[in-house]
Amino acid sequence: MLRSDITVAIRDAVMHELAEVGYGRLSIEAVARRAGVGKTAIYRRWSNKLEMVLEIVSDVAGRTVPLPDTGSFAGDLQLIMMIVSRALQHRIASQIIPDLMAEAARNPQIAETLQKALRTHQQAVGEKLVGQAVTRGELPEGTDPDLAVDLILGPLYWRLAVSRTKPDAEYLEKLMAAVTVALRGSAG
Amino acid sequence: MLRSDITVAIRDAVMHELAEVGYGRLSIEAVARRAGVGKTAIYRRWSNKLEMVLEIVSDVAGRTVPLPDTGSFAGDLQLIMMIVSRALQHRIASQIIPDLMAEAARNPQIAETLQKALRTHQQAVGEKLVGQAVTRGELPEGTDPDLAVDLILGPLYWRLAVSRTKPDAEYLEKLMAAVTVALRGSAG
DNA sequence: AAACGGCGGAACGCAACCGTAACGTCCTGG
DNA sequence: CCAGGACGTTACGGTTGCGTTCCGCCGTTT
Repeated sequence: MLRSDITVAIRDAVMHELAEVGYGRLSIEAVARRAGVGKTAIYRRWSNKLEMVLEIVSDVAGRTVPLPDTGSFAGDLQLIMMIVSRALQHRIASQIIPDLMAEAARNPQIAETLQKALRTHQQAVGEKLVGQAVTRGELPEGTDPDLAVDLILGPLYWRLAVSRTKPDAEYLEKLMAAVTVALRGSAG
Repeated sequence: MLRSDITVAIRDAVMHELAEVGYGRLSIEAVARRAGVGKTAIYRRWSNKLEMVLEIVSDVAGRTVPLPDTGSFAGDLQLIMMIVSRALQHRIASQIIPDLMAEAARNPQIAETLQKALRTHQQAVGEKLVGQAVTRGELPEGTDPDLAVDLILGPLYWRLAVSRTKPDAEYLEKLMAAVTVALRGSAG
């Protein structure tokens, strides 16, 4: 019944508004203004700000990134780092993600949604990545998948989302080498 | 002339308010209420919200953490990781830091202040840490201090501020080992 | 004793926002 | 051609916050 073009416009407006002012200052009015619709159109679809944002964000985040399976650990690693650094350099994502992370620290509902949207998936990626590599003999048995994920995502996230400096190709190579060596050598 | 006990009360209130609602929803009125002072007392000290927050935060952050100098790379590393994980587990800090990080993405003034407060200092730590280790022969020459910092802070920050799971002693040991191996083996 | 100045408190005009209720419009089916 | 329903838009009262101004209080300085 609800006109889908309007729903799309609202979803779009929420993402952009979220990026510009953050969750804390997100207002329904501003969303409506930007989407070119009335506030009622929004309230007919969601009952409040939190519900609206959570539904929209988890929908976007839920479009699962495919699990890595390039045939070699180095390839998988490179692929993951490419995808993550792409994602974290995306203008909108790079503002929304840290913002919601911060918000999650004080809103359990947001925290839970983000956990579902991000952590669950990343855990799966970590386990698959490490599992495959162990099977192939590229990593020692007993390698901790969680540690692997932290070692891969941590530095990237730190650099891209916190220091906000662009990593060049050389840096990425160094990081890849470091992570590889770290995982190969620390579990034995 | 300004009563210092009142200034302290305001500073304290700002930090707590910042942790509870974030920068986006921080209101002068709430700060005054919490501090038990009149708004006038605040406006007499700072001319607006941004200036107030920046001054207070950078003051707190500016209390420089001492540079590591325990005599061995392993010791320095452990010390740094202890300090950082302590800091990031602090109730107030763990909420304020991600919040301001996110805010910095859209407010250049905040970004600049945080850069000064955090990045400059961390760079110094990284250079000292790596420099000492290289001199001692614990790390190969040409080790990238920036990469080292990213490898150390990234995973810790990711785990503590993003995934929000407490790292146990075992995890920290693994991480230390991984970082050590990574830096030792990847620059050659 | 008198002047000074920071203090809390109250109120101001202004702006933004919330959530709702009344309104007008468009589409559909009879 | 019209009735009915679902829609988006407009208008509204109420709240919150900003930054400012004025007031009376009180401790300090001169």
